[in-house]
Amino acid sequence: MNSQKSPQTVRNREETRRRLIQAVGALLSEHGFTALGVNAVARQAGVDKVLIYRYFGGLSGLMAAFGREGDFWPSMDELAGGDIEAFAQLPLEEKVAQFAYHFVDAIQRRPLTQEIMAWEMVERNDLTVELETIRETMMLRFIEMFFPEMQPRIDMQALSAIFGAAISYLVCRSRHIRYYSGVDLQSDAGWERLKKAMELIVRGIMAQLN
Amino acid sequence: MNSQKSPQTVRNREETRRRLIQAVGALLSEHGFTALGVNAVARQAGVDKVLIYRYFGGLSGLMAAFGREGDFWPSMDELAGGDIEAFAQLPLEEKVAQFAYHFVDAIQRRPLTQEIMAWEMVERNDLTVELETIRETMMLRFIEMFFPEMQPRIDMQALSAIFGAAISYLVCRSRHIRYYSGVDLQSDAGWERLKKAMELIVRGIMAQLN
DNA sequence: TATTGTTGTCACTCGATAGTGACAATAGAT
DNA sequence: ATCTATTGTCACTATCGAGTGACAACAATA
Repeated sequence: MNSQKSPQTVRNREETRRRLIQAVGALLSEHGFTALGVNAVARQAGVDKVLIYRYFGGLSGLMAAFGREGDFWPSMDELAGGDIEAFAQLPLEEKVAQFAYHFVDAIQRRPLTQEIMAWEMVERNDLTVELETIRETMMLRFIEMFFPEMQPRIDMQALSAIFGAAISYLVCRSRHIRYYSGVDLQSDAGWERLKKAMELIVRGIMAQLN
Repeated sequence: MNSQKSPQTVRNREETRRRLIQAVGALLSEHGFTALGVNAVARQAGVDKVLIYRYFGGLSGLMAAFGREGDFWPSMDELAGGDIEAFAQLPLEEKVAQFAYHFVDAIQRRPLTQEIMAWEMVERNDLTVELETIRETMMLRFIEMFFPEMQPRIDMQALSAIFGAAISYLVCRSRHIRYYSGVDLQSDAGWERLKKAMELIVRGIMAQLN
């Protein structure tokens, strides 16, 4: 449960800072944000808690630092499936569907992000604000880059808000419940159903473009 | 901040139970579930905390009791817009759209439900389980009742999972952030955009039925 | 080697929490 | 009026959290 504090071999400010930042990530993914506190982080890092105040000005500053270092949001590249060039060539319908799929995978692959997204539901703090900012700019840039032609006719922002919200919610919920509206969120089969439904939606929207 | 404890005028077990249950609701909607504890609830109810143990066996039991009394999920009737008969007569497309709208309104009208939904993201307890159960049966019954004819051709469960998830997420998030994917979640205009997008989706799906 | 600023440890205060045992006040019966 | 079970109050323990001040260990200088 508690990591014994292997007393610092060397005295090194940077190393200690890193250990603290890393401890935040470890605690978050192992025990969730409710377990996050000055004492717990220090214990996990094997370091005295006073150093959190000295080096980061408190837990809040430490979380901000953690936020700056993390990889808890997919890049444009990842959302495009790895090859932006190729993605740009896809037909519109395919682009939207691929985007949704990659988004599902990206979130499912990041338990830490799921945890922070759960946190976002509860309060705002330096970490959630960081995630908010990254996400917001990323989403808008993505839309602007790949779906400019649709913008006047279709409200891509609202559409991707709905998709993003649905996916975020369902992935997050899948951590604690199994069935939502009769769909098994903890099985691949369930997610296949959801993907099929998303495809259906995308096809329907595209049909209205003509 | 703290409600002074107006010392019990009458000694009455039932009355005290009610005060405690009510205090849970008050605390939840005013300060969120993080503020919920034996001490806080007792203080809010103006009653000694030992009575929570005596009458409910602990906070968990009290929350279960609270869950049983609450009106934190819309009824079939409410989701149908008040008149189930009339709703059943609507064309398919209209039914789905109306359902989504009513769902948005129903959730927005229930801050307590929003709070519990946020809680659901974080942990399972007697209260969130209660809400889960109600929701799950309600959603399935609703689909079964009003969209039986679509079932084989279109996965209504998956579709309503997506709609329900998106709406739940966006309403919950609107409590702490303003913009999501460029949409203003705290303005009527923003929600109009979202409703329009949902309409678009519904129309597109229906078009594929023919 | 002696000095000085940095890095880290320790021990403490203060406040809040969950849970419990002893006791006082009261209602409803006899 | 008296007794008794119920209802409610109070005081207490034990535990945990954030935050702070004093001090020890150390590294890099002079």
